[in-house]
Amino acid sequence: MKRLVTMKTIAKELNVSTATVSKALQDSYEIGNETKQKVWALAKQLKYELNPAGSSLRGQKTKTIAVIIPEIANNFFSLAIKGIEEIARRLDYHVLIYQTHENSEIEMAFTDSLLNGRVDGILISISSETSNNEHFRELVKKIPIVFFDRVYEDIDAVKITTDDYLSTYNATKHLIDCGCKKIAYLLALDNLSTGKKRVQGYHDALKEHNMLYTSDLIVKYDTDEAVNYNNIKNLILTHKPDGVISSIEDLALPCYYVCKELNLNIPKDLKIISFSNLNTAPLLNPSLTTITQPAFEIGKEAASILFKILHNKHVEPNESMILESELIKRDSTSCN
Amino acid sequence: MKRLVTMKTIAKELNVSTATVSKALQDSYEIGNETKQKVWALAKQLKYELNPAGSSLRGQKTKTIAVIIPEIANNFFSLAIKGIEEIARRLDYHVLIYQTHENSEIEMAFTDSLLNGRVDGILISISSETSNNEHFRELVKKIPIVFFDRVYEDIDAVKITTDDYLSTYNATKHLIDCGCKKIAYLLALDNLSTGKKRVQGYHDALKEHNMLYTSDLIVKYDTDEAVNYNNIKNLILTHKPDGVISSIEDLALPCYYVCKELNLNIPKDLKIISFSNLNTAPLLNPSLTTITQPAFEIGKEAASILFKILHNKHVEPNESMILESELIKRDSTSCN
DNA sequence: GTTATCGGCTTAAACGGTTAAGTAAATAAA
DNA sequence: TTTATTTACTTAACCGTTTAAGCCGATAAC
Repeated sequence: MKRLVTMKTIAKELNVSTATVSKALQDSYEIGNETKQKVWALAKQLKYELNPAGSSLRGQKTKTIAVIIPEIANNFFSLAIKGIEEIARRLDYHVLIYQTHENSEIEMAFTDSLLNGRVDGILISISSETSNNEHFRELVKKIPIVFFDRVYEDIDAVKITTDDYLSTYNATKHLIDCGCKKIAYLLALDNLSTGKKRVQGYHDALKEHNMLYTSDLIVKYDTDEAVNYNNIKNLILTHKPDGVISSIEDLALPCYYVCKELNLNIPKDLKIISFSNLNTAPLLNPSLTTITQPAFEIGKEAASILFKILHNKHVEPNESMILESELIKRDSTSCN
Repeated sequence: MKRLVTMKTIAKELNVSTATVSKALQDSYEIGNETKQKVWALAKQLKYELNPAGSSLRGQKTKTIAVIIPEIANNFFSLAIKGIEEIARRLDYHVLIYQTHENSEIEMAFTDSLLNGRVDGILISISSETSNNEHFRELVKKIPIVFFDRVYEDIDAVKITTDDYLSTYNATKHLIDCGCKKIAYLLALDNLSTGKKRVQGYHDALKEHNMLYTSDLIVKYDTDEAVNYNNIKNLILTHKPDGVISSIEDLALPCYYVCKELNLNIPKDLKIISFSNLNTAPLLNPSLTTITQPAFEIGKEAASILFKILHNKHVEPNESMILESELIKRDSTSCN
C-alpha cells in the first residue's frame, strides 16, 4: 500500500541533496532557478507531498488546530465548526475535532493530550459541567488558545462571545411588551459566565419592570431528556407561566411537546423565546421566536484570531470580541 | 511558551536510555518491573505525552483518520461525525474534518494532500458534483478508505450505506396508499448511486402501480436556494402534484415555504415525505413524514470497519453494510 | 594581485521516538 | 565446570524535513 515519495526520491533522481530539494520547494533564494524548476517539475510529476511528521518534528509547526466542543450534532456548534473549517482551509490548516459531551474530565484529558505538539493551537467552547478553572489557567500558558461562546471570564485569553446579557434582557423585555405577566426561565450553562449572564439579563429585565422573580419559575437543564420534559411540564402545570425564555435550544423543543400534550396554545397561553440556531424555527408550529447567535461568524472570528496569534502577531486578550445575536420575532411570541 | 517533556527528560532523570523509556512506556517485556514503575511514575508526574510527530515518523502510524464530507452544518453529517468521533475516542484516534462543499476539485485536493502520512485512513462521503471516478480508483490502492452514505458503487472498497432504493420505494408506496395520484420528486445526488437508487425506487413504485411517471414531475436540486424555491413553486403551480418525495432534507423545507405562500394545505392538498434527520420533524407545521437514516450508526459502523482495517484485520469489500432507514409517518402524509 | 563577496550548492546535526542488534550479568542446563 | 539461556538493559540507525555552517568557484572591489 505504501511507497512514499520523499525528498530523497526527488534528490536522488536529480542528483542533488535533500537540502537542496527542501530549499527549492520553499523557493529559497539559496537555490538557482534552473534547479528550482527541475525540483518543482519532478515534485509535481511524482505528486510529492510534504510529510507532516518529518516537517513538524523539525519545524515545530503542525499546521493543525484542535476544536474542542461539547457536541457536534448541535446546530450552533456545527455552524461554528463550519466557520472554523473555512478559515482553516484558506490558510491550509487542518482541523481536529473533539467532543466532550459536557464532561469536564474528558475535556481536561483532551487538552492535556494536545500539549505534545500535535496541534499549534486550540479553539474551545467549554463544557457546562463544573470544571477546573485552575486547569485552564495553566493551559493558556502552554498553548495558544481561543475560547468561543462558552468561556471562562477570568482567564487571560482571547474570547469570542455574543452579548448574552443584552440578548436575554431584550428577549425578556419583548415578552413583557407582549403582555406576559409571569415569565419562566429554562436555565442551562449556569456555572458558566455564558449562562450566568443570560439568567442575569432575564432577572434584571423582570426587576426593572417590577415583575415577579422567583426560583419557582426556573427550571434547570438536566442531561436526561425525560427529566427535562417532566420538569417543564410540572412548571407549566403548577405555576402557569404565560411566557418562557429558554437559554438553550434543547429546552425549547420539550416545551413545545409539553404544550402539545397539555393542549396549550402557543402563543396565546404561553409565549416562547429560545436561544437557537434551528433553521426550521420559521416552520415550527407555531414558528419560534429565537435569539439567534451568529454561530458561523463566531467560528470564523475565533479561527481568524487564533491564526493571527499563531503567526506571531501578538494578540492582546482585549482583542476579545462580542458579536451580536439577533432577536427574530416569530409567531411563538405574537402579541394578539 | 514551550519546553516540552520528552523521553530524553525522563531518561536523563532516571539515568537510563531513551530506548528504555520508550519500551517501558510500551510495557515491553524487555524492561524490568522496577524500571517500568519508575518510568511510569515520572511520566505521570511530568505529564509526559508522546510526541506524535516523532512517533509517527518512525512508526508510520499517526493514530489519526480523516473525515471528508460535503457539509458539516447538516443534520445527517453532524450525526455521522458524532458516531465516528465516539468510536475514534474509544481507540484513542484523532479525527480530522474536511468539508468539500460538494466540490469535487476540493475533494480531490484533500484526498491527495492526505497521502503523505498525515492520516492512517479516510472516511468519506463523496461530493455530489460529477467527479473523477478514476481518481478514487487510484486512491483506494494508496490508503485504507471507507465510503459511507454517498459512495462509488463500482469501486473496490468497503461501503456503508442505507437501502436507498427500498426506502424510496416504500415512501412512494406510502403516498400511493394515502391516495396520491400525482407524485412529484425532488431530485438530488443524481450522479451518485445513492441518488440514482432513490429515484429508481420512486420510479419503480409508480410503475408498479400504473401511475404517471414523467420528468415534468421531477425538480432537480440547485445549489442556489432561491432557484430551488422557484422551481418547486413552478412545479406545484403548473403540475399540481398531490404528493412529493424529497430526496434530501434541503428540498423539503422550501416545499413547506412554497405551500405556505400558495396557501396550500399539507397534507390535504399536498403530501410530503422527505429524507431527513431533522429532530424538529415532529414539530413542524404539520409534522413531517421522514425517511430517517441511522446517521449516527452509519458513522459508528464506518469508523469501526476502518479501524478494523487499520488493525490489519483484512476486510473484504463485501463486508460492506447496508443499514436500514426508518419511514416515520407523520402528519404531512396523514391520510384523511 | 590579493581579498571580499556572492551564488549555489552540500554536509551534518538536529527534532522525538522506535527498534534491530548487541552486551553484560545472572541464572539454568549440560 | 562449561555452555546456553534469560533478563535487563544500551547503542545506534533510522523515519522525513529543516537549517546552520561550510565549501568552492566566480565575479567584484580594492
